[in-house]
Amino acid sequence: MPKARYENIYKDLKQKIEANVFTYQELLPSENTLIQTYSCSRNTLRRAVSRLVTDGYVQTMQGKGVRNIYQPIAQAAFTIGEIESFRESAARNGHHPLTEVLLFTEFAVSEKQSLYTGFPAGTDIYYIQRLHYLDDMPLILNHNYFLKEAVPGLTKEIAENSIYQYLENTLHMTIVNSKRIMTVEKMTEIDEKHLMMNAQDYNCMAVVTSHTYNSDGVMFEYTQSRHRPDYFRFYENAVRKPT
Amino acid sequence: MPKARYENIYKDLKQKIEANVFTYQELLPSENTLIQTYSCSRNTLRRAVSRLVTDGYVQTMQGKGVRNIYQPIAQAAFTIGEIESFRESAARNGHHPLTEVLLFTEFAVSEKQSLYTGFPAGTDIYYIQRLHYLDDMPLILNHNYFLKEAVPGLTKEIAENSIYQYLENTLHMTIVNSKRIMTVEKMTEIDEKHLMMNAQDYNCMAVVTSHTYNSDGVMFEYTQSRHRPDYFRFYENAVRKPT
DNA sequence: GCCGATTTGTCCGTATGTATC
DNA sequence: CGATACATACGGACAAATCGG
Repeated sequence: MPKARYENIYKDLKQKIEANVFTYQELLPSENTLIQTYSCSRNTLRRAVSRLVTDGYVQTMQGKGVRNIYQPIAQAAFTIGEIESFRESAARNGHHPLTEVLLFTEFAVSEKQSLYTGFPAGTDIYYIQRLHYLDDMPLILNHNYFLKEAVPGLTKEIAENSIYQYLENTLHMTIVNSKRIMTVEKMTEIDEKHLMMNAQDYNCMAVVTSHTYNSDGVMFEYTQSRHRPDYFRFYENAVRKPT
Repeated sequence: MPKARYENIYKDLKQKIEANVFTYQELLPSENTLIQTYSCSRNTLRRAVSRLVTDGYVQTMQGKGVRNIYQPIAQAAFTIGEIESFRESAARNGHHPLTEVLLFTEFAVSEKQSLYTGFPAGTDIYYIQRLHYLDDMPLILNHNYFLKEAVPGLTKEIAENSIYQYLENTLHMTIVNSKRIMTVEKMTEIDEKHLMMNAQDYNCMAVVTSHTYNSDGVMFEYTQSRHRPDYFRFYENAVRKPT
């Protein structure tokens, strides 16, 4: 539940746009009108609108107004730019999620592992392999490395449900940001086995590796997500910034 | 040249962070200090800092301060979240770009094409196939569809250089935002031929399809970029937003 | 082409809330 | 508890772009 006023205004406008209260390409009411509607200050309203811009819902044009450019097609995918757990994105798209824990271990990071995980060699971590199903189809094979110190008490049972829910609700950790790199990699035998694909077909995977930070500034998670290529679909809205 | 003060402050701080004026995990000077440094208002400074947050350069923590979390490794790739031409990103990463125009035609959009391009059937467009080389290696095969009405006077010569430069500098068009979807697709014979890869190796491509809008709100470009998988690398910083 | 009204963009100063130490 | 630091919000001022008369 967001307490900030601009969050509520943002959500209200967003919901109105999604509900086609404004038609595609139509101008929204002017700032002054909306200020009266929500009886808030100009700054607060502008802040809400700027979120809609980064979401790709509207375009602002100086001297003209704010245009609705929302088209529902594109939104129905993994949305990047925000951090969302597997369960959250499944729920958002109306799918049935299931998570199978293939491996749950803990060990100390080796020299070699420290290079790609970013954890210093010797630090204790949980290493978890999980297979994510969507509507009973295995789609994503996840390799999670969690800093043990920052994520105490993690169990296989928690991993079967939502680790993020545990972090946020039980440990009261605040996840702040995540740096991700998307690549395409060769499929391994492990991928093949779990995702039930044969190499005659696709021989690659969409791979998303991420380093995630909490509000204490510690990088507590390194994850490699290996996605079945034919179901992989990432959406983003990019904004041209001044040079 | 950005005229806005917050742009300059943002750039100055960004440059300082990149130059390691602040060490990793170190706190930046407080807002009040920075306000005095730049002799600006609180709002202006906060706006600059918030750009650094979305760039993944810093983390803000209420009650504590602003922490530097910049690590240069990740930044040296295609950066998503912003719109950048091929030449711009090549220059940013210190590479030598070259563009070969394989095909330059114009025609009216068919019913079938209108489904994926988003242009209404019957509209006149330029269809261009271009091969982008980086340091003499063919990496990206681009299929561009430009709305003829919005991009008059496009020639093969312009396409060999920078179309975006033509749009912005000659036509004075303002590119605003771009909705993109990233997928992994099977490699075609055309891909194979131009990117000089054999199917025994990778049989997939990283594909980025984009719909790009200008400041008049018209979707003037549909592009499918087919990237050689072993050189494809997209970077992003995602921020956890309140639910 | 000019002028004034409208609309968004930038900036400032101030007040209050909330988290950290 | 008080001091410090970031978060939210308000109101006002001027600039820049657009549009209609």
